[in-house]
Amino acid sequence: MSDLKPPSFVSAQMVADRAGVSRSAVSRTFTDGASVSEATRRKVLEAADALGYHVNHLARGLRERSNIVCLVVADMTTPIRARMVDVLTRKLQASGKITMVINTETDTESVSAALRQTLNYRADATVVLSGTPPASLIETCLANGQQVILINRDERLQGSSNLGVDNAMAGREALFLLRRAGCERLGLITSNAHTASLVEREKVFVAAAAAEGVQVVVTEAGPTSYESGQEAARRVFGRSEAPDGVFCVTDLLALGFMDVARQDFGLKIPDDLCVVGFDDIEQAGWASYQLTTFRQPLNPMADEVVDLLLQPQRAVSERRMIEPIPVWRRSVRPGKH
Amino acid sequence: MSDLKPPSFVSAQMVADRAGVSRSAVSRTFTDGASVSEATRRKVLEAADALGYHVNHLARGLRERSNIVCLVVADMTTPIRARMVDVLTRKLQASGKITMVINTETDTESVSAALRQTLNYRADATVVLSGTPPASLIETCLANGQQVILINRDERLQGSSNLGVDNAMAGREALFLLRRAGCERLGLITSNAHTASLVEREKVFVAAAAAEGVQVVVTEAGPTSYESGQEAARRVFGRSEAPDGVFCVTDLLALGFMDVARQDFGLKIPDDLCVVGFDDIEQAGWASYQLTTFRQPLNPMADEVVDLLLQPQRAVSERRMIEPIPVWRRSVRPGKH
DNA sequence: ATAGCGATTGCACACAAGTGCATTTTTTCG
DNA sequence: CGAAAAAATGCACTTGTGTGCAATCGCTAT
Repeated sequence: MSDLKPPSFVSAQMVADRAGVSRSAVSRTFTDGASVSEATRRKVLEAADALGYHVNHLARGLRERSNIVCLVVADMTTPIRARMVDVLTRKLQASGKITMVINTETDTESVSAALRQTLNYRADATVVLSGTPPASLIETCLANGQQVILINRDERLQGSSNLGVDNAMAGREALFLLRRAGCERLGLITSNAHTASLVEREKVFVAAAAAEGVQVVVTEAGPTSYESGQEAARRVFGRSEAPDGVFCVTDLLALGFMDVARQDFGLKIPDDLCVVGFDDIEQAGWASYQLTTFRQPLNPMADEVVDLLLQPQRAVSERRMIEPIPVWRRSVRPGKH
Repeated sequence: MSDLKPPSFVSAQMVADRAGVSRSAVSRTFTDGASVSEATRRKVLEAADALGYHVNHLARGLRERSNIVCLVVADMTTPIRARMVDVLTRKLQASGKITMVINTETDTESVSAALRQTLNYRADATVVLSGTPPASLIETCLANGQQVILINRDERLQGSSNLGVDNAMAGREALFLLRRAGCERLGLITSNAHTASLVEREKVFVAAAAAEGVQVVVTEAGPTSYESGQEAARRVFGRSEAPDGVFCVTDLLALGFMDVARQDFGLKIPDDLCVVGFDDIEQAGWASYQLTTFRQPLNPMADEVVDLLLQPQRAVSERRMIEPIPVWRRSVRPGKH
């Protein structure tokens, strides 16, 4: 009773001993397509079950691929990021991968550290959702046979697989929707994050407006969040000439903007003010908001990621672009026909 | 130029060869407190840098602890879960652990599969946020030296460390708030998930009301979500005797409930109807809702988890209870003094 | 100069798996 | 029944680490 050895994982050797076979037999039992007789197989499985044996995937990963995929992500509480992580972990799991999440800041140093962790754990691939890693580190990953997949990141990094939504299309379409609704004084709300995606949406929107001879008042608030949207609205409607149509580069910004516009400035949406967002987070569809926005097609994006993982040779660096899906709700007046 | 060998990870041996030292020297260079002269150390670091060497944590995990912690979670898109995952990954990382996320359904079979994966990857510990694993499997984990930490789960499982918020307190306090606001006809909205936490909040609320001689109409909607809250509101206000004070066992339910109550039934909150939620998700604080609710103290909970990991002997099964923090907002009338 | 001593270093093993190859065992077929 | 083919098995090596142990190196003190 007194010999309490510290509990530890049971190895294939122990199973072999108990079943009265060689360790190879145990290994073969748990390897698809290996040659084991039904008799020994049964003995092994029985012993394994009795001892609570589980194949050590770390040891397996020593020889071949580890089946580990790292997800580098910041701002995980953001609804859109949470959904991305959810969808990706789901799909990766379904294709036999396991996900390691590295929760990082967006600054380069944090992302670099994250990427190095990724190498430490011999991940088959790293999927970067936030921040932009330095090119040299990406090269190191590639040199080590690790795939790097960047989602909605700056596309100038060579060697990595790039994947993102068509921000330009959203910018153009946002303008079209607001103009069709009869908006004359346009505004654009963005954050101080200056992500490539955000910047592109902004640029294209402003350019498209300029092409129609319409000016856009650009307001830059704090980080990408509900509160920043509120702050932006207070600034925008505190000025003399208030807009009657606004494109917020993110749903979260849009929702904060809407709340302040309605509650603090008494505006009716869409009668006095039309709002367009981007992402189609769950809350955009809530009854209080009914925000017209662009859905990031997360499932197709995740499918694409899995596809890239399974066929690494496809990963030759040109950027795969996915069309966002316009979602018409009530925050924009319908066009008159 | 033509010998393009497939890229693969660089090992300590390669570094040793390049630096002209033994592999042990390389290993010691990257091990704290090991004995290496400054000269070889420099040579090794230089070679490692040139080759892009990174210690293989999987191989390291073969001998000692893996530093891997598995997070078993369902419904990751739910704001409260997203925050939990965020906080946990952050804190675990800060204490030198890496997080594997297993995204599962809540049914026992899925959770079991997840737990087995956990064993396959030799995780030091498994943290279960959703679903309830069978006791036998928990025993297997423990027998293999793996800690099991259940958060907000049913507390009857022995051997595991249990950790959760004080649901009873929330139930009592919710009743107190609604009664103080002068509510006479009480309602409780719950989902069909029947989690131990949800059930306890419900039971205590109903019991506390009974103790005051007040009846509670309990409405059970679909899964725990905004839509279920909407559905519940339609049912509740379609009936003859509508409540003037409602406790929703979850913020998401509460927000859906509020939207329908206001927009479809023209009720004013808190004048015609008081609402109390639970979780304090970000949206509960948004201007459109201003929901009075109970905050789950996620940071202290995560600290507790990390604490349990670092001092495994403390993990002796009694349930650690954390007080939720009441957050007073405008969805409940203040009491009259 | 040489013994003594502490700091380095390398060998060899352990960790837990998968697998090529040679060796048995079983099955099949003449 | 016996030979050939097929299937099953075990040995030994591989993967990349960390580390105990013994050997070596460099330095100091006698």
